[in-house]
Amino acid sequence: MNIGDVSARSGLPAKTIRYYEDIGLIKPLRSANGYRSFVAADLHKLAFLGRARALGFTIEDCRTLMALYHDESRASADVKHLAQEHLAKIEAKISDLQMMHNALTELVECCAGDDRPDCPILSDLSGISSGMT
Amino acid sequence: MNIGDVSARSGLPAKTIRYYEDIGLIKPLRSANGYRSFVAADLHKLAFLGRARALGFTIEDCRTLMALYHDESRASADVKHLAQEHLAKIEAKISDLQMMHNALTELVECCAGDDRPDCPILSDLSGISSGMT
DNA sequence: CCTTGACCTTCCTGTGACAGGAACCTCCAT
DNA sequence: ATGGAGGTTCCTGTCACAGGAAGGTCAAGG
Repeated sequence: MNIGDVSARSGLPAKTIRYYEDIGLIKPLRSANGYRSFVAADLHKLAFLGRARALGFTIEDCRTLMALYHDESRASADVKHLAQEHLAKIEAKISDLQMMHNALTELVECCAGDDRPDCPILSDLSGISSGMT
Repeated sequence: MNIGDVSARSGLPAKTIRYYEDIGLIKPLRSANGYRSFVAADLHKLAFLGRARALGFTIEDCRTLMALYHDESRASADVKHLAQEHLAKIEAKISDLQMMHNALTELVECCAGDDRPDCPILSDLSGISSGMT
C-alpha cells in the first residue's frame, strides 16, 4: 500500500506520515521504486498514533504509549500514570484559558462597541485599575 | 533605564523585550555604549503588551491593539470585534480540551492502574470499540 | 591599576508538530 | 509518447520566545 492509500484510510496527511517515519515512529518498507510500502501493522500503528494525538498526547508520549502497547509485560499503572499527567496538563491549560475567557468576557461586555473611541478593553490593557471587583 | 530594570519592573524577560524590539513593537533609544535606553513610554508599552499577552492575544493582535490604542479616532467597535474573535478562539480551544479531558478521564477511570498489563487506555488507542457509552 | 563579576550586546540554534512548496522521479492510461 | 496523478527528498516557515556562545561595558574592591 502506498502513502496515498494509507493517508486516506488513516485520515492522516501524507506529510504527517512521512514525518512520523522521520522521527522513527513507524518504519514502512520500501518498494523497488523507492515508494514507501505500508502493511497492516503500519496502518494499525498510524491509527493508534492518530487517536493518541487526538487525545492531545505529545509525540513523545505517543512513543512511550506505543512502546507500552508492544510490551507484553507492561504494568497498566505506567499507562495510567502517563495519562494522568497528561490530564493534569490539560486541566492546567483549561484553567488558564478559562481565566483568560472570564477576564476578556467581562471587558467585552463593558465595551460599547460603537464608533466612539472610549474602550474599557484598551483602558484595561493600558493599566487603568478599574476598581470594580 | 537599562533592560534589566525594565525587565524587573515589567515582569517580562529581557529576552522577550529584545524580541519585541526585533519585531518592531517597541523602539527604545540607545545609549552611547550601545545599551538600550528605555523611557516611561517604553515601560508603558511593555506593560500593555504583557497584559495583552496574558489575555492570550497573539503578537499580531497586540500590534493591532497598540495601534488602536494610539489612534485617537479609533472606534471601540474595532477593539471589541478583535476581542470577540479572540474570545471565539479561546472558546474553541477550551471546547477541544474539554472533549479530550472527558474522553481521557473516562479511560483513566476504567484503568486498574496496577501491575497487570490489561489496560483500557491502550485498548482504546489500539482501536478496540469498547461498546460502552 | 587590575580584576572580578554583573550587566549588556549580537548572533545562532532549538522548540513542537507539522505545512507549503520546489525540483525531480515513477507509474498508468491513452 | 505523453500527460497527469502519484511518489520522492530537501528546504523553509510557523509562533513566541529560551538557551547559550563570544565578546563589550561598568562599578566596586584589593
